[in-house]
Amino acid sequence: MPAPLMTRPEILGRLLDLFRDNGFDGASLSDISDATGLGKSSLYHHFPNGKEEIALQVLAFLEEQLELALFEPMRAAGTPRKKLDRMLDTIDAFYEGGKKACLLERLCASVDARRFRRPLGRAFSTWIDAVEALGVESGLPRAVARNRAEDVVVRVEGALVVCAGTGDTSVFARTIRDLREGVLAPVTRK
Amino acid sequence: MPAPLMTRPEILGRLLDLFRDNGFDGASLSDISDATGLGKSSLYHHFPNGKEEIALQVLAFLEEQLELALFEPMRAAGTPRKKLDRMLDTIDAFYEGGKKACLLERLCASVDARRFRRPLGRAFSTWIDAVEALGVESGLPRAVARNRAEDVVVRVEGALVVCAGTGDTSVFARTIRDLREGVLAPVTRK
DNA sequence: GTCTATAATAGGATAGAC
DNA sequence: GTCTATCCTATTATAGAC
Repeated sequence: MPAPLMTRPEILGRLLDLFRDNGFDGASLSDISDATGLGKSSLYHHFPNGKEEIALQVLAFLEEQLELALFEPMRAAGTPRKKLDRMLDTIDAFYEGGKKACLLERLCASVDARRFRRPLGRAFSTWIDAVEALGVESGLPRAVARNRAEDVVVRVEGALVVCAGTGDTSVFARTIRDLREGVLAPVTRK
Repeated sequence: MPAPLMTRPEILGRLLDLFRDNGFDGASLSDISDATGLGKSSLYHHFPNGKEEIALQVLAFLEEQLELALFEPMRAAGTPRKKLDRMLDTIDAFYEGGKKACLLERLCASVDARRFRRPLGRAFSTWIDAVEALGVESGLPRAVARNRAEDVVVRVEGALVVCAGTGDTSVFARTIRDLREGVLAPVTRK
């Protein structure tokens, strides 16, 4: 019995799912225990500072995953266009077409959001910066690329909220489609 | 002492603020009691079904307020352009330039979101429909007006999330500015 | 590294007096 | 219509055995 029942990534992955389903305030230690198969004491062994530390480590885990699955590929070789497509595919899959919520948003909406502010701000900024770089790489003026990058994150997060509220994921699908066309489009006279 | 200490709109207004600061899961009955000055028993006098009913009535109150402050003016006389401007001014003020959260989003992100699904879906739909009507009134094809209307709500909600996460309200300000220019713009070849 | 047991507190909700 | 007092449960967290 002493051997770990789950690897650390497995544990954090399950907790990531739990927190984005239930939010921080809505996920109790019992839920966390159930999701991981670990008793409460085991949880305090892994996360001595309790629930807050659990959320912080899940957030750090998400940052790692985003780096690997999203940001690193965006800095690798390939046309900006292909890399944008790949990013949007990954996002679409990660949120299951709008059915799954975003951990960042859920933690922003928690009572103790201030405690998560630093990693939350960092995650949003890194994401925006990565998209901005893509725009610059594809020849857009930096200011335009910046605004469009902010727009990508804004619209993904907003679409998830609206889909959660209406129960209709078509808004998310269309948002992803629009971003595919719009983010790297050449600047035109309006 | 028997006389009501606060009018019903005052009570609901305070609770609206409380819930959008703390979310549903994050606002305890004690918080609710403090925010209204009503003891728990008084709360159960006004809202026999407890916390869930409180949130539902706050949501209904918000729907009323939105109808009065947002949707009705949009159906009244005036150019679509002026009415869009007015709507965005109202939204900007309501969210205090991105500093305040959206009750709809906070309730979407609660554990019992399913219980609020109907009013939440209705609120989002009414909002989108009102903006769509504005687009149609200004001569846009219905499909375009529909997509742009969805975009308005998506981008407002998304900007609030990103601002909450980064602590930087400039994204909200720019989003409002972009919407002012973009929502009713004539369709151009892309 | 995991467990059982338990503490201490906060949560939602109710009874009954005034 | 509001209050004080109370109930029960769930919650976070800890102690100590294995």
